[in-house]
Amino acid sequence: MELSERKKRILTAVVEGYIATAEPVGSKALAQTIGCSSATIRNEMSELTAMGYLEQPHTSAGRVPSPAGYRLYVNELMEKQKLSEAETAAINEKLARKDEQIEKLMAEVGQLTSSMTQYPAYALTMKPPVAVKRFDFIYVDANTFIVVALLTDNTVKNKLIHLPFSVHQEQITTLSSLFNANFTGVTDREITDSIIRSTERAAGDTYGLVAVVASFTMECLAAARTAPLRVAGQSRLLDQPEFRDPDKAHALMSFISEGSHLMDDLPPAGMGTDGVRVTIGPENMAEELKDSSVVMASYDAGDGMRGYIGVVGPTRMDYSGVAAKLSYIAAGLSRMLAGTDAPRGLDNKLVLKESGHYEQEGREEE
Amino acid sequence: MELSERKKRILTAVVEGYIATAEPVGSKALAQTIGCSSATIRNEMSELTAMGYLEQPHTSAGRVPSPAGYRLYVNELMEKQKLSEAETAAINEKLARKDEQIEKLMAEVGQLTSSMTQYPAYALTMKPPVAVKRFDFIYVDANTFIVVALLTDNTVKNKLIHLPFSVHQEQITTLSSLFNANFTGVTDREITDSIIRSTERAAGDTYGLVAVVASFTMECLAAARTAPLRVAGQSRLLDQPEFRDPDKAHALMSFISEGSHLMDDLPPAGMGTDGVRVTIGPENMAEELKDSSVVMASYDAGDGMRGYIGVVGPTRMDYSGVAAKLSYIAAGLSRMLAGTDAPRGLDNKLVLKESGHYEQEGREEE
DNA sequence: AATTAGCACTCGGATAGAAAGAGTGCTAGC
DNA sequence: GCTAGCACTCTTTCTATCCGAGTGCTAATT
Repeated sequence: MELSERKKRILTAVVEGYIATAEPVGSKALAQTIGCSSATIRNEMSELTAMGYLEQPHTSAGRVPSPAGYRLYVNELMEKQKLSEAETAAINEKLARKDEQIEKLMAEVGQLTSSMTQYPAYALTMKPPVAVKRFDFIYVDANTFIVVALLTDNTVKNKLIHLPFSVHQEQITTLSSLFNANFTGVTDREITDSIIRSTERAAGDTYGLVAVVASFTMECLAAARTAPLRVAGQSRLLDQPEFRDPDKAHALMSFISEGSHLMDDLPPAGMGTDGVRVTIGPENMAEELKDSSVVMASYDAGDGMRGYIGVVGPTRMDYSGVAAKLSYIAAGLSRMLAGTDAPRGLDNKLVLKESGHYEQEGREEE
Repeated sequence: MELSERKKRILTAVVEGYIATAEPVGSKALAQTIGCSSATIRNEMSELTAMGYLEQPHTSAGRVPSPAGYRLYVNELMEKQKLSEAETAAINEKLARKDEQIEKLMAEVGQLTSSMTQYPAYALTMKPPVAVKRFDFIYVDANTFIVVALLTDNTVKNKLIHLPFSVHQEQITTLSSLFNANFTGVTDREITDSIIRSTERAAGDTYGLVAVVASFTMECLAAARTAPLRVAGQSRLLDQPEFRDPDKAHALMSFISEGSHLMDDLPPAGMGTDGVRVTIGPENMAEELKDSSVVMASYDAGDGMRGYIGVVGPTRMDYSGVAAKLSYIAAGLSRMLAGTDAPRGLDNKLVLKESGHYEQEGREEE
């Protein structure tokens, strides 16, 4: 059922009022804003309550949005908020350094997101399965060599291997060609014991050298797949009135820093390729998040990787502002990381301001 | 001035009572424990108060230890606590996996420390300046090569370099010998512009290749020196009654997660080579820590590196238990990391239990 | 001289009751 | 269909009071 225009305005006002003050919103306060008397508002509000969009903490308090109310607000009512000059400038400046390691970059993106939104933030990158493109073995001395593996995602892993016995340069070279023949182009799941054993036979390896290098390889591949999750600004949770109760805060904070659980909720629910997804209170799978909301945005991290940034906060969250900021940061990251080389700087600033949309309108606008 | 035996017992009882209950300790409660009447205790307590070892939150509350009282307790009165079988077993099990990357190991040590002590914990490793031992350049294709640098601390760093122009295998080889000649054995501070420029001339490099690799080198060396600091279990702070006030908790938590500041306090104040250091309330330099205490232990991380683990908590902290646990974990780490190869497992368990000392009695007991 | 018992005093924390205030729902009139 | 008015509900806040734990002091006891 479609709501009347006035109901929409009232619902919007309640949501935004509650977001701003964290106090239930009464009819009197809205009378001027809406432009009719408080009694009318009361009638409308009681209908909205019956429809399930508003709730009353107790008989004589103002109204508070229900999860359904937030959902409606997010889906239809919310103003697509624009960022101020100052905000876009701050984000651009922070993102301006392309040459960081991806690890460090993620840590900084988490902090940036958290400081822009004033909520705890997380950032992670999901990588597709990778394989080794090529191996190189560097002979250091009779007891030492280095394995260097170039992965399909163009990262390089290495390991210094120290042996309790000596090897010749030639043995290393043999090993190198065997590994390049047998262990390239396969994902970690495809490395079986039988491959390892046959390689061992081919190398005439009696010392378990092959096994050591093979396990290093598998480690690399596994590590490259698992996303390192960064969490920043957890303690900002304590700024929110709903987490003045240390027990609540504690529960959510330790859930957040666990990290791994957060990820469980992420991939399944779809979101537009570059959109923003909002999960409100009970919509969250995890029990610990039933009273909280999660806003997340995804970005293209290049090389087929997809990255996610998000924030966690009370259901009474500034969805509009947060969504705008996340979207902008995500867009910036996409530009930065997906542009194969020589990124065009962060001139998507203009694009975003024109579209003024928290859902980035695809990247063909470049 | 030396305190009478009974005063010591009273002070000890007050400190331990307050640690246990977080409530001021009154004279009546101590009467049985000490074995004389409450009036006597009151007399003694008022003297201890005059001496500055105890404080009264208000006229008619029990006594609470002052920082000086804690200090005396830590220095002289504290029972050197032994760990239970279960605790040593838990620690040993966690530490049993030597083959982790040092990065991950540190993260886990932080979590272990935090979960054993129930306070937020941090872990870091201080490295001495390092240099590059040798460079290897791996030619991948006309536009790509990999630089591999073996550092003096036996870690290996690498970087994939993608060029907007093509190079020949031979150019890479030349580059390799130049770098091995000019950039090995020097710390990051010793790499000057003039060295870079002379290398550039020698290489006939017009594309800034040398500069790219040189800056990579400096990054590696700098990164190897700066200690990555890990913080774990921040939210446990909220378990402590003194941090029920979210504002206080927030202030301290964000200070802790900043991390960098924590380090400032560390190295100067000496501690026994393998000892435990306790810094109580106002003894801390940082303003944010004036109401908190820090207990830290250091360990030998091998290769001349020194590591630190520590916990942060209220001044009312279980110093004895925390010190014992930190010391045990630190000793375990020393064994594990400093033993050049084939660590002896964690059989120092026995040593520690025999000495029963929170300060590890040197390592010559091995 | 040290210890103990007794007692008056102090101060914070808990409890209960009253008052205030905000907001609702309903009814009647415009 | 909107608004004004009013009685009612329920929370929050304030205040006054009480209670008790603990102190400091004095006098008696060992």
